[in-house]
Amino acid sequence: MEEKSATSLERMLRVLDLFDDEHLTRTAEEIASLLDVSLPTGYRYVKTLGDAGLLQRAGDSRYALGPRIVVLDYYIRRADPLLQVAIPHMAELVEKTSFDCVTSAWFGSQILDTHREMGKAPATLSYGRGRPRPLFSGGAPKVILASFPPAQLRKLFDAHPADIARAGLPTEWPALRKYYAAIRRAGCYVSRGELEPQLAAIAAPIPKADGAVWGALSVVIDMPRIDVVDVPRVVQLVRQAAGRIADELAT
Amino acid sequence: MEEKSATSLERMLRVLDLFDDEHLTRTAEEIASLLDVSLPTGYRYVKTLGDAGLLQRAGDSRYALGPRIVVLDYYIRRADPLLQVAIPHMAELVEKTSFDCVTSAWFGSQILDTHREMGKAPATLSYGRGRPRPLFSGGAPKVILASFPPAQLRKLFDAHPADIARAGLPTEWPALRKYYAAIRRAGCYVSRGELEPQLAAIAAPIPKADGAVWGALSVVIDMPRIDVVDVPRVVQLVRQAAGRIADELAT
DNA sequence: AAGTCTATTATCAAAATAAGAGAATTCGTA
DNA sequence: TACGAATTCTCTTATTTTGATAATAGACTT
Repeated sequence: MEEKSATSLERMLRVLDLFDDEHLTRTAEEIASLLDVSLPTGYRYVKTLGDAGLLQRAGDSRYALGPRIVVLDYYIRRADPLLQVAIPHMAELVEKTSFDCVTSAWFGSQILDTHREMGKAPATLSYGRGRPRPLFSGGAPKVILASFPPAQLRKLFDAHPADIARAGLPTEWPALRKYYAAIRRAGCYVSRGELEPQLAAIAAPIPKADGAVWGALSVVIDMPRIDVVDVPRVVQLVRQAAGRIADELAT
Repeated sequence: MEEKSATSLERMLRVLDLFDDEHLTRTAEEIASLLDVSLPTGYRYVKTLGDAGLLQRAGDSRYALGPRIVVLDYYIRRADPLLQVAIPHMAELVEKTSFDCVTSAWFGSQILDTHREMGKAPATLSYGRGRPRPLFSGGAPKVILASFPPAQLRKLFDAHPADIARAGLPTEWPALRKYYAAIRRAGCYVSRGELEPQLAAIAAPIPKADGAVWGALSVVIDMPRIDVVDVPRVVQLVRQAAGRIADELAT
């Protein structure tokens, strides 16, 4: 049941796992001890990753994620066809609704927000591109998973039983399948307080020709305000925008 | 004069260097051949980096930069104190001037834009966070380098003679030093068509208490329009915003 | 449905080198 | 100037990585 002995390449890359919201910087000593390698090896990793720009010194004797990551993300954005066409439409949608607008997409085994076009509210860095998101709650993940062929959905069902239960979804496969099928048929999903109690979201898929999706387009609404919002109208706007993005991507 | 034999750790990380604007995806074969390793090793690298999320499959038999990078950049943004406080001020500056507003900062050995707050013009992904920038031309790099202590500037002078000459800067050390000293004294820099012929920029430093800077704040103006802009007035606005950001960072 | 071609992974022995222990050095600073 | 902490160096051994080759797995043809 032990993690099997990793290659040194894997072990070195695991250094990157040690950084997150709560651990913006780390010392070489921490790294060595957390990876269970000797101190000189910890320094070797830090140096190698630093030379590659993936890490940088951050005062004291601490190390932080490095500038290379910022540049690489720039290339990823430029390579992303969805972003290329979606952003103007998102700006338009923000204009019309005044709500924040978000694109999300599926990456291998997770869903990430890829862009957030802000409405009037003051920008907060707690949201935005790259924010990790749960797979089973919230509007965007639901319309994305709803687009999966049954086999792919089944894999997720088998792999994440606990998360599915925690999200309050059906724990039996046939029921879960029906649940997502309904979302697919509806062509949109309205979530109220799922991800965070004070937020609602209206999400629609951005479909590809072959039945798969590019991702999801959603608007985020403060819970208090949703009672005074014409939800069907906003649903329509989101679906229209998603449709226009899809059309443009198809050409 | 050859690059000396690298460790395998370094060699593997060099895979990431193979991706840029012109090379959004690569095949395992390309990677192996460019790094001068055997094909199985190429696949090994791709697999290891893929497992770490740094690479992902991109159809066919091609590989692209992976989602992990997006998430890591999210953590970097959250860890960046300059961004935390600057963004609202940037939005305000955009409001007042209608021009795009950019923050840039120094990272180890390069200058990167860290945020771009867009004015009315349609968003283009050719600009924005993470865009690599030349060290010696443009407003932001100049006010940042102008803040360096002589010793640090001297190092750059010695390391990049060709770039300095190409940028049309003084090729003698005393003259170069004076050039930057003047910018430092002025407290801002107006560049016209330096980086791209059709763009001008007005940049001001965001100073720290100790004489160093957090980075630069600049607005970007279309060359045609700069003739009808009240430049001293915009300079004042940029400097004021930079000052407010600095004050807030100091608390 | 069998067959061909390409992409990818497995096998395995030889060669390369990563890692640990401890010493040496540099660095920040008292 | 000196002290302590941080970081790099030295060197040897054991471990790994690597390349050559073979084996598999798909995708596509006919």
